[in-house]
Amino acid sequence: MYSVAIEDYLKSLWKLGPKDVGTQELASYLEIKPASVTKMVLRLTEMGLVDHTPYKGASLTRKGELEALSVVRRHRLLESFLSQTLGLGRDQLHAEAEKLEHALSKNLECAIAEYLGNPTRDPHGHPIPGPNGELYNETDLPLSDSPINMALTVMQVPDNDSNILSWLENNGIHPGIKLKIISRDDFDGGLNVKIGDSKIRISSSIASLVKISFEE
Amino acid sequence: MYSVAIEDYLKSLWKLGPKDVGTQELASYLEIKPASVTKMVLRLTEMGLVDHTPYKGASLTRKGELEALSVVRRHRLLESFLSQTLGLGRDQLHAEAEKLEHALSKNLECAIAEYLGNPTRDPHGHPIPGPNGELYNETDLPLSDSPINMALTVMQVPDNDSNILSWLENNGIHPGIKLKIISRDDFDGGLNVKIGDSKIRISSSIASLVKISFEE
DNA sequence: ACTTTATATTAGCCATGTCTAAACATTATT
DNA sequence: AATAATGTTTAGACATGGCTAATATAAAGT
Repeated sequence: MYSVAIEDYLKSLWKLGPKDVGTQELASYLEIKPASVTKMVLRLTEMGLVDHTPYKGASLTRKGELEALSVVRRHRLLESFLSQTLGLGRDQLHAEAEKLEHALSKNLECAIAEYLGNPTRDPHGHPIPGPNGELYNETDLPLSDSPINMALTVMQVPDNDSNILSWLENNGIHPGIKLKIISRDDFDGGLNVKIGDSKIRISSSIASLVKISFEE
Repeated sequence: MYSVAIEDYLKSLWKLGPKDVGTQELASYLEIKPASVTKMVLRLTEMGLVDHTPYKGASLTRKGELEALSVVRRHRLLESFLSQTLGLGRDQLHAEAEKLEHALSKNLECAIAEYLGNPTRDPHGHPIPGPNGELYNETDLPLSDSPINMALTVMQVPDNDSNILSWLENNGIHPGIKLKIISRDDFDGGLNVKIGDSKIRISSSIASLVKISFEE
């Protein structure tokens, strides 16, 4: 069993990867100081969880990746479970799962997965890794890069920023919803989007966090 | 927010209290060495959570008691929630709740309490403290001390020993069940008990962990 | 009262995981 | 190519929460 701190490092490296992640980038993501990161990265390297090239960056070994995927699985199963049972809003799920994920036994993980019918997506549409780290649903594309005037289905919204999530929710954007890009502002990449009968504008920074597919 | 270690100390003192708890007793309950306990008890005293008389023992202050009750509330709500949603066996609940209780936010605690209809007992029949530390259901009596030949209702079974729990479960003893003491062995305090149509023998050590009421 | 025994405490060590300040590499600028 | 700016690492401090070994106290037996 790895510590909470270690699980957080691995999960962060997974989210920021698979490229080499710099000390500063990791530090600001984890909200700790770079010097602390360097120290921990050395320990993780020692443990065979991370490959580290001094002054260049760190990335997960296969062993570290599997551990990260296990944390992500627990996180996303918990989000699904809390959403389904308690009906928590999509904007509250992340913070709760963030704490519980480190305290979830294998047993409970299995029981929850079974209860939910072994889902492959969480309430934000993010893929839930399988019990052995398998990943599916990797083909969704950022809304920001999608073609104009095609029927698109929203597949994923971000999970970690409850402000953005509330905004999206208030504008009717969540997994499963259908929309169409009317036009793209050449200057700033903002999108004019049609959802049902209403038209809204989505900034490019938000559009890059929403993922869609062409199917269905 | 108190650390996991501190929450465990407070909860243990609550369970072993309200008497002054000796260093050794607390140490063996927490499965750590007495010297470590002394050190931590000093810190807890410093924080105003515990009263400590050197060479005598430690007990919770009101502040410490409220914090302990909060941990116990989270624990028992979690047991209830996991039992209700996932149908976990009574013998698995304790270990899972033991880990999750430290990661449960106030928000989630409220959501779970609401979901469950603000229960006052967990699946073992133990009272669930209210959100401000209120305790009810304090009138149940140990089966070991109960009178012979009266209709008794089992109200509480222990939560922390899955062997005992399985044994009780296999013999049909759980909260809500009705039984009658046929006779008490004067020598070792063992009980001959009638449950429905069957008769079983319950050792005095186990009988002291089962609580009953005369009602209903 | 004195000594043994059981229990508590102190002193000091260690790992974990954070921090600040200082030294060191790398990259970009002139 | 030399220097400035940026990013990284090292060195050393600190809090937390364990440990062992040595010491102190209280309780019990003689």
